[in-house]
Amino acid sequence: MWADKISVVIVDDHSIVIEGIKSLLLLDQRLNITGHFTTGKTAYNFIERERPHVVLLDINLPDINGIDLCREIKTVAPEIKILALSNHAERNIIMQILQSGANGYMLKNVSQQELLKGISAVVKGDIYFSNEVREIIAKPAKSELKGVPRLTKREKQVLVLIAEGKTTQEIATQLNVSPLTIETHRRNLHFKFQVKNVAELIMAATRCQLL
Amino acid sequence: MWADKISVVIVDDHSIVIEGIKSLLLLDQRLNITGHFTTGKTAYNFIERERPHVVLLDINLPDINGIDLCREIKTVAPEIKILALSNHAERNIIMQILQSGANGYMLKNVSQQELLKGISAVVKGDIYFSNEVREIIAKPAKSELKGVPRLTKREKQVLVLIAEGKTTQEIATQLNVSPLTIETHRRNLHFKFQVKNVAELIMAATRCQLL
DNA sequence: TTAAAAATACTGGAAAACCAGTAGAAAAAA
DNA sequence: TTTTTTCTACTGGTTTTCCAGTATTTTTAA
Repeated sequence: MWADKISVVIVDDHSIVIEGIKSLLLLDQRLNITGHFTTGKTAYNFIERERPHVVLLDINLPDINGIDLCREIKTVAPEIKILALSNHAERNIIMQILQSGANGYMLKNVSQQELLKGISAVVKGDIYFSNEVREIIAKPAKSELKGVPRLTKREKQVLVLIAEGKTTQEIATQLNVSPLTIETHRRNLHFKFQVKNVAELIMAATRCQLL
Repeated sequence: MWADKISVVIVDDHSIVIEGIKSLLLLDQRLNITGHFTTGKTAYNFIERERPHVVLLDINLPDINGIDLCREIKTVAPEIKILALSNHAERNIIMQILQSGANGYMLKNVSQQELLKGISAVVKGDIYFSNEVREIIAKPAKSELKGVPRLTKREKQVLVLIAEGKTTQEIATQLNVSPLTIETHRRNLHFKFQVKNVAELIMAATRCQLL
């Protein structure tokens, strides 16, 4: 009788949310909540050992990033279904966690029906999105269409130093390289973001949440 | 026996959160949850009629702003204790809702103990903050200390054009003034934001939500 | 190990931003 | 209406960024 129940683990840094999900899921006899955690590390240890069917995973965790945790779980146990449950309504966040192997995404304002529907769906092997999320995925914003350029480690460093108001000279000194090198990085940043000066660069980088 | 129970109303747009709070509060026999709502309007109608002792109020509501709802409740029934329960960890939001008459503020990651402690405190007439909130209030961020500079209409115009990547020349043309005038505006913007180049300017203006 | 990507550095020149101080005209507030 | 603020504009510089192209070394991935 217990054997065919769906085991569910809840990971969320808010105990209120954990309690809420628990009480919503308790009403479905087929589900069995085998654990709940407020930190990524404790959750990972448990999940790796116990291999639940489904993990309800929040993206904001105090210790590690939910997106990274998702990837790590999928690496050791790809059969575990991960249903991301988050407040983030931004397209790129949704895409990121799907890229990391999540089987579904819902915002925290889901109804009980939708939550249960989502769990059933991912258990069956489907990818599930709540209605709101479906809309977000459907209509990509102008700014997001451009895509986020892939920056190298060095370029990211230079970018944040530029954003801090440092001059090419200062950045060069701080990173122990020639100012000419920093100029090259600057030019590459401008090229990658398709902008023509610092103002636009900072705006573009902010839009892409790189700052 | 029922008469001396503390009546509590929960207002939050996430049913998960409502369930979570409910299950946490159920454990305290002195509390009686008389209603829970996901919209400001329905909550207000009920609260005005039923006059609960305590309202647990979220700031993000679909229809009206939690801060405004707080003020409205306090206008018709100042004796009702309002405990704000929110995800916002920004100092100015906390201050705003306190200004609107709230009796306490806690982040949604509170523990059960703290939640109950908060309710008891506001019922007794105290103002209550969860630990994290106390810290936020205690140490105002650098950026907030500086405050948002008061910009003139023209300066705001110039600022957004700078952010769009326009050069001094282009801005001058667009606004039909001399480039020298725009330079002056630029200098004044730098002075008002206490920055020394465009990168910092855009960052500062973004922080102040002027862009 | 080999190919590709990234980080490094250079020349030389043009454009734009930044600094400091002044000051008249227009608009808004007292 | 008078005062204050804002917008305008100038002189004469200095610093910094921006552009275009090339090239070696180091690191990373196939």
